[in-house]
Parts: sequence; structure tokens; C-alpha cells
Amino acid sequence: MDAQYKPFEIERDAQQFWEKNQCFKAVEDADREKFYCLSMFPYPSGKLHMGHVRNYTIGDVVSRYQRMQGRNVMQPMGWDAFGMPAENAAIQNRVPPAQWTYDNIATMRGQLKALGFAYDWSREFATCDADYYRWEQWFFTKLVEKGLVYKKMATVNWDPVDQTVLANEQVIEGRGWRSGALVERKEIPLWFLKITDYAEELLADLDRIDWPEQVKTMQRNWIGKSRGVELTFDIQGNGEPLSVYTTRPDTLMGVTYMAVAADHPLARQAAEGDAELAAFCEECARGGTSEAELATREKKGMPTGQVAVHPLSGREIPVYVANFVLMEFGTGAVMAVPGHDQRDWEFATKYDLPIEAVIATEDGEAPDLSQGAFDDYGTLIHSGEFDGLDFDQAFAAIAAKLAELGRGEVKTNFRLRDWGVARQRYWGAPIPVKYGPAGETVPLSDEELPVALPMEVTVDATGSPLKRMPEFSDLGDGWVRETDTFDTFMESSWYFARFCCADNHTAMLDERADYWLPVDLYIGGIEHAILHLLYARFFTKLMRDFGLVKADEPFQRLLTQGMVIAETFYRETANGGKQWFNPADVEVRRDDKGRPISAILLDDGQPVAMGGIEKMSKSKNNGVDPQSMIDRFGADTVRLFMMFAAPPEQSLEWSDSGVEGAHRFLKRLWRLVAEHLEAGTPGALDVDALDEPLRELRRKTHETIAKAGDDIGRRTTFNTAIAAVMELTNALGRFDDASPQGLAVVREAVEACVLLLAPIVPHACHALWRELGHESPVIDAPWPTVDESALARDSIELVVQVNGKLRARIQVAADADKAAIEAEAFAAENVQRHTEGKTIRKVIVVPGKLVNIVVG
RNA sequence: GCCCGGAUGGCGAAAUUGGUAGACGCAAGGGACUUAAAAUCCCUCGGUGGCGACACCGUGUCGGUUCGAGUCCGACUCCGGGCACCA
Repeated sequence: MDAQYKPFEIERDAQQFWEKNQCFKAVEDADREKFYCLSMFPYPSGKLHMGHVRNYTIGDVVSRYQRMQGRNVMQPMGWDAFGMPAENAAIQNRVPPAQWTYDNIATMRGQLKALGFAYDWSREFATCDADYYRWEQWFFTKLVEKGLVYKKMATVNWDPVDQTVLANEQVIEGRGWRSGALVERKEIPLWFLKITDYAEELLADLDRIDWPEQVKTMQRNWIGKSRGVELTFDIQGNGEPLSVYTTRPDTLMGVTYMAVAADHPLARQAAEGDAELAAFCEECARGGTSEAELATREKKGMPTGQVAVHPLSGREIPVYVANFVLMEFGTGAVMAVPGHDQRDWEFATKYDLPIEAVIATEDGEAPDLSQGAFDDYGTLIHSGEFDGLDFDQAFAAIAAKLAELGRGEVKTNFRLRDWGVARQRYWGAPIPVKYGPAGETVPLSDEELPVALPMEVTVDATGSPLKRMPEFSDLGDGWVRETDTFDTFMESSWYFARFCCADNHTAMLDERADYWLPVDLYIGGIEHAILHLLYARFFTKLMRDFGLVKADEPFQRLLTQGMVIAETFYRETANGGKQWFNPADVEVRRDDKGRPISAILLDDGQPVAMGGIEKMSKSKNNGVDPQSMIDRFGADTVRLFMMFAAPPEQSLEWSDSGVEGAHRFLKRLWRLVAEHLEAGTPGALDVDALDEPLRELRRKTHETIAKAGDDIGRRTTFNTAIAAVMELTNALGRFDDASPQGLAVVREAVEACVLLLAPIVPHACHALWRELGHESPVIDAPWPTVDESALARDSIELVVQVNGKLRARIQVAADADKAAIEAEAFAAENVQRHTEGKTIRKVIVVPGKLVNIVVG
């Protein structure tokens, strides 16, 4: 055996072996337990970044581990290929998005192959392949037929200079990122999917999936089921009453004003005869549409002059227009109770509106509202006939009263809104609908599908070229095709199902989907915790209700990988924007304590500003290229470092140091095997003939097998599994026994190391397994099993505490009883010193762990 | 602003069910080998005091529960993710 670790030869040979023997081609087999392991497919942005490497290494480790557990594993890979960056690249480089995308896919596919991931490449596809999105178009037409799709007016960001719709990401501080123009909100008709029809099931089924609790909590809050009352306020001199929803009907008697959205009919009506109000409404319509922007904006309002009438008290209440109330949410109007809602309190304070207490504090007194609202539940006061009721009683009584008057009813509300799937962009799947001369809206028939996206186009900043292509949109006889495309979340909502039968050209899905689904483990970034994962769950339920799949949920278990983060660097540009520089092009200067103080751009030697450590992203240009690390150390080193540096759910700051440590470990492992093979031929292992050092090494081997299996299989803490194997290799390095039994115990330990690391550093272990004389490849070796008898100990160490402070360590027989342990504990010299002359109040013995002596 | 997380040595982290804080690795320092360097191997490595045995302090801050808290509870600070057209 070559005593030197040569990663590049080893990796080339292993990859050729896997490819030649089609090792990772997955075939349905009803007799074997399947394991579908899926990592979120990448957007082909150019090159792989460290986030990809981390994500796909985790998936590969689990896949290879499950294969060694005997499961029929399927691990596919593809490309989430539609999206904005291709259009931006097209504008910048004058390259059609399709060409840019497929070029990137070729590059990134090569990088994935170089990392040795155990993918079934025969299932690969890109979502921009017409073979893929044709089925999405087909399914959409079925959803239209079933009434799960509708068109309605919705608000978008409008750039008045570029005359185009902007994504939220393209609106920076209320201005278009390219033009710098103040963005306007514009209403246009858009296609929506009725995800709200599934709100109840999406909420309930969260209890049936093995996802991190934090992700389930986020989804629950996002769906936002609430129980409240919808009620109406009459408007004086106006036929149309004002409708509002509240989860706090108990505070109804504390309403002192109403607030409506700037585009609420009532506001529009009032603005007609009021130039000042009209100007205010126009101001509200400026700026982006994102909730974050709206919620952090300064709260502003203006009276409409309209007067609402309280449905129970008959009190006259002023109606304001407020910039934080949105037409898209609920009824576009809210009743304000400044005494018991902090936002209402701040607004009332600012505009000098009355603030009244109608809920008592715990001691039954009226709360002090001079510094802020009192938003706890409590007993009603100043509420007439409802005084003295608690929240539940008041809710019931007030709801009943409103119902009796025909002014309101109890209603369950969801925060979840229907999914707008139309985009006014080119690089997406065309929405398969046509419009007739008489205003007809008709989904395309099966014969008219697919609608292929024209590939040879010129893209500029003024929006989708499809809008200017009559050869695409004009169908003759006055019929035109829809030129909007789908939200790219549509493609990522069902790709996991298509992987099961990507070669089927006559149907969207077939029975193979029912063999593989649901995905057993889905791995991806925590940033997808809500949108992508919720849409994919929704789509699965839609497909199920069409009989396309049997599964209720797409992803049985979810592992949310932490972000890979890195320092950001930028310079201010002339128009007030920021130009971001890649860390690879920047040199950081540090003080003598190693803290960064400044940074310069290598190209020109001039300083750049440091923008803090953030998620690696295209927009901040702080993605680190893993290729240079692969070229220097090999794929196994990069994989090992990625898995060792942090547990998968935590964020991981990339740093070049540490990679060398991983490389050193692989060299040590290689030499360990080589030296062991040099040392001679092991005898047949006879566990009854081992002396104490051999028993100890063998115990360490089996403890490591137990820990690594638990860490990889159950806990998915790959870092601690690796640490455990490192401990075993360290023990082996110190070990020196060339007797036949010694070599036999070492052989068992060395083989355990190779098997336990095989999922993580598969190339090195492929080669080492061969060197150890095995005919069949390590990928097909079974995961090692724990010999429980090897774990047995004669004596164990216990810790002795006095008043919770560690004072001694004692050795006791493994089966020692409580009395014997206590005697041994009190006998320890340091324990005697700390207990001398004191009263023993209590002795706590925790078996196998410690003794705590409480003295007074 | 709202929802969800996180914070432990010089650094990445470990401590799985409330029971030995810092496993494993990086960096650093010292030593061996070498003409020298690289590579490799060995030793030290939370802070303070002490020759040492050992003692005291220490898991973002403040408070609480407990024989015992990194872990549980309450309040807070800072950092990060998401907020529906980035993917």
C-alpha cells in the first residue's frame, strides 16, 4: 500500500468506479425499505458556493449511511433554473437567460461530480426544460377547471421610470434599484392559487411531520388561525357600512376611532372633495409593498371627516386614513382601541384622540394608560351591561349581542393569504391561459400545451420581452396568450415528485411517485422555513386531491441547515447605492489581537468598507468559491471540514484555516491503515483471550461505533461523530501491540474507523477498504454493529461533590450498591477535609454519575 | 414593527433526560527530528492566586427555582433568519 495519501488519484478512481458500475442508480423495489433523501436543488447562479457544499454534503452523508443500513436509497439532483438573476445577467451581459442558465448548470454539475455525491444523475432535470414545466402548465389548467385558481387585482411595485414591475428585493429604501425612482404601488390583475382553502389542513398536518419545532411554529404563526368577530359600523350619511375584524371584541366599548387603508372605498370617496386628503392618500401609495417596510414606516394618518356609529353604544367615532392599514389584509379597515392596543395607543397619542380603559388590571382597577396601552386580558369595566365579565364571557356576550342586532358574527380568520403566482417577467414558465375578443379567459387545452418559452430573446431593464412579442402572444382571431409567467416557487413546489419519474413523457407523475414519496429526509436552508416549504406542502395536497400522489405531506423529516456566513465588503456608488466585493478579492488587515481593522481591494489597493458578517448571497457578493479548496486538498478534505466545523443546524462562518486540519486528519488516517498493514497479519479475534489494554481498546471501538451511528442516524450531528472517530484514531496512534490478538483488535478498530467515516469521506474510505482486502466496495458494506459485551466495565469513576462543588473522583465497582459508593465517597481525603466538623444534611447518589454530599 | 432562532476559552465547538464545563479540532507557545525549511511526532494551553496539594472565579446581562443550572423559569442586551415578487 502506498504510504502517502494521494487524494486526487483516489478521488478520480473512486468516482470512475461509481460511474462505471452505476452504483447510485435507484430502482424501485417493493421488497426493500426505501429511503428518499433530498437536498434542496440549487439555483444555477454560476458556481457552487459553500452553502451548496454544506447542504449537499449533509444529504450525501445521510444517503450513504442509509445505504449502509441496507435501505434502497434514492438521491436525485436537478436545477431550480427559472428566476430573476438570469434576467439580470442577460441585461448586463447581453446573453439570453437560457444560455446563461444552461452554461451555469454545466459548470455546477461538474463541481457536484467532483465532490463525489452519490446522485442518481439519470433523474436530473432543470425546471426550465419544457419537459418539466409542461406538466406544471397542464396541472394549472386542471386547477383552473376545479376552481382553485382565480384572477384578482393586486398591488405590485411599479417603477415609473423603467415602466416595469419590481420585486421587493429590487426596491431599496422606497426606490427602484436600477432607476432610483420613487416606487409606486400599482394595482394590476394577477392569478392566485387558493391556498387558503387548505389553511386548516396545512395547520393540522404540522402535527404529523418530523420537523424542527421552530419551523412548525413559524408555519403555524404564518397561517395565523384566529377566532374573532367580524362586525360593521354604520357611516353617517353613507349607505355602505364599514366592516372590521377583531380578535378582541371584549374591548369593543373602548373603540375611539376607526382606521382605513388609503385605497379603501371610504377613503377614496372622502378624498374626492378634499385635496389635502387626496394628497395624503397618494403619499401612502408610494414606497414598496413589503410588510417589513410598511410595518417600520412612521405611523401616519389623517381624518376623513367621515363619522362611524358604534353598533352598541351609538357613539360617534371619527374615521381616519392610516398608512399602516392595508387593503390586502382582512377588510382594509380596523377598529382602534388605544387603551388596549399599543399601536393604536401611539397613533391616538400622536393625533390627540381619546384613550379609554375598558379592561381592568388584575387588582380590578382601571389601568394607567399614560405611558402605554394595557394589552392583557382582564375583567371588563366602563362597558355598560358587560362590566364584570372576563374575556371568554365578554367575547360570547358581545358576539351574541352583535349577532342579535345583525351587526356581526363570530368568525375564524387566517392570516394566510392566497398565493399570487403571476409574474410580469420573461424567465419563467408561461401561464397557460388565453384571452378572447369578448373578454373570455380560457385555460389552454391539453392539445395547446405545452406553451414553450421562446429562448432567443433580448432582455433589457424595461420588463419582459414576451410583452413585445406578438409571435408569442397573438393567437389570431382576436385571441391573445397570457404573457405573465409563474412564480418560480411553482417549480420548486413539486420537483421532488417529478424526480421519482422524470423520464415519463406522457404523464406528470406515475406510480413510482407512490413508491418513493414522501421524501424521508429533506435538507435545506432555514431561510426556506416558510414560503417554499409551505407551498410544497400545499402542492402535495393539491396533487393528492387530483389522485396524482397518495402522500399527504411531501417531506416526512426536515433538517434545516444553518447558513454559511462570511464577511461583506462594499463601496458606496455615485447614486447612493452599494457595490459589493467578494471576500476573495479583498485583503483584511488586522490588529495585533487578530481583530479586523480595515480592508483593501486587491485589484486597486484602495480601501473598502466592511459590511459585517452575513449570509452568503449573490446580492452581497460574499459567496466563497469552494473550488480552490477542492483543487488544493481534494473533495474529501472539504467534505470533512464542512461536516466537522459545526453542527448542521448552526450557522457556519467559513474560514480557510481548519481545512488544513481536516486534511492532516485524513493523512493520519491513511498512514494509520498503512502502518497497520505493514505490522503483520492479525490472528482470529478471540474476545475471551484479551488482556486489559486490548479490552480497553476494543471497548473504545464499540463505544465509537455506538456513538457515531447515533450521531449520524438519529441526531444528525456529524461533527460529534467525526470527533468520536478522531478520538479512536488518537487511541490507535498511541497503541502498540503487534501480537496476533493485538493486531486483530487493531484491525477491528481500523475497519470501524473506515466504515464510520465512509459516508463522510467516501473516496478515501473506498480506497482504504480495498487496501484492507475487501472485494466488495465500502458503499455496499453494512454499517458496523455494536458488540454490547465489549462495552462492559468492571469499575467506573464517580465524581464526589460537597455542596455541589467537585471535591474528588472515586473508582467503584460497576455493580457497587449505594452504601458502598457512599462509604467510598466519604473515604476520599479531599471530601473529608470539606465535611469535617460539619453536619451531613443529605447525600444524593446518582447512579453511574456522581455523589453530592450536602453539609450545613 | 411582527414571527422564529442564537450567544460557552484567543477561534470553531462539546456537554444527548437538570448531574464532572471546555471532548474533538484550529491558532499559539515550548521541545524532538533536520545543515536548514517543510512535513511529522511529543508537551503546555479558560482566568486569578499558589512551589505544590489545592482554592476562588468563569457558559451575553440581571433576578429566580433546585442538593445541583450552559441546560428550567422571568426580565433584558446584542447578533442572525423570515415577513408573501431574492431563491
